[in-house]
Amino acid sequence: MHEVAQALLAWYEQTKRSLPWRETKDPYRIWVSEIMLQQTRVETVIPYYQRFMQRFPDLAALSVASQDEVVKYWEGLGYYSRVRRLHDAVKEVEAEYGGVVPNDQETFRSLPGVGEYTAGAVMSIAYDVDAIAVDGNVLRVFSRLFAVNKEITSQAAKKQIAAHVQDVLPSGQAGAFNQAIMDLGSAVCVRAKPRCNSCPLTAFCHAYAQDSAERFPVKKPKKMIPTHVFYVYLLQNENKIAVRQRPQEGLLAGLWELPYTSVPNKVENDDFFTDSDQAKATLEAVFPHLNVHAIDYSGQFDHVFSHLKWQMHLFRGHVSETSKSESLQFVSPQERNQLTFGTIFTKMMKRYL
DNA sequence: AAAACGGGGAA
DNA sequence: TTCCCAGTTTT
Repeated sequence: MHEVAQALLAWYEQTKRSLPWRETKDPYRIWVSEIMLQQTRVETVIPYYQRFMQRFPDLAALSVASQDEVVKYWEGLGYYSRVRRLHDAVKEVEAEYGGVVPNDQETFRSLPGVGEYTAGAVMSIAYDVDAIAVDGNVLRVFSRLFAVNKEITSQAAKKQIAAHVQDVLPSGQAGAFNQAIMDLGSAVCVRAKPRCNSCPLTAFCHAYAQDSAERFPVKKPKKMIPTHVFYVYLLQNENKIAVRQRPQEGLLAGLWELPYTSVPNKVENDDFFTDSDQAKATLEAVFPHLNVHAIDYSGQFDHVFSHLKWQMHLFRGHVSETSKSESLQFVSPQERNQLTFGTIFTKMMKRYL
């Protein structure tokens, strides 16, 4: 066994965290955990994972559930395409593989939402397949271990690191090895101020030898993201509020939202955003079937995505309908609770309803 | 190779 | 504020 693997596994044996998905060898449960953990922190995932497993304890239970309900159990986790693909993939396993998660890397990799990383992780952890699983943690740890100077998102860097991981991987213990690197990356070999004094790998670490762990991984400068400004409306009619469903494609696909309208890019001053007359005029233009009694400015809500920013100015008011609309519908509190909203809208409703 | 895709916790 | 996290898919 490679000396790095030996040191890592010894450290892992002593310090490994107890996590819900480490209590099982069930490929389904490990698979779900890996999907939830994509771009999401362990601490955030745990409560979602518990609830999800309580409701969908096995692959069969998830495969027969409605997509709406499955997405509801994902509300607030983000990256909703993850759960739709997982749902599709699980149904495919039921139909094509008799409900048994394939134990072959290539076959499993072909399922929706299963990329190179997830395939390696699930196969190694659930079935002890000798597969590497290179995620953000592994990239960081190994970029330091071998002082990789290439820009970390480049294909060349990933290829080089994958080769190193493959070289170090202990046969028969890939699952423990892969999880050990993740634990090391999240607890010791962290992005800023890595705790090298408590690292089991300093003897082998090229970055540590140069006292330059924080220089790795090498990243390129980031670019600005655009800001979109909107008026949002919390409109009440009797005890109901106006909501609408987003398109099935694109950002927050298929989720529900409060109606909102675009604010022109060029405005003279910030007061424009809080101007009830402007907002009311825009509302009546976009929804001519609404009789708007009055609306009041109720504050600014910002939401940052990875690639764009929303600046939303909320207006609350009472309206009545002169006719039905296709795009807009009024729902009771009970109906509203069944729907899945993006987090920014949930925050608005939580504050004012 | 770059962009799209959510949300939140840490520094 | 900024960063980026147990990534995948599409462009």
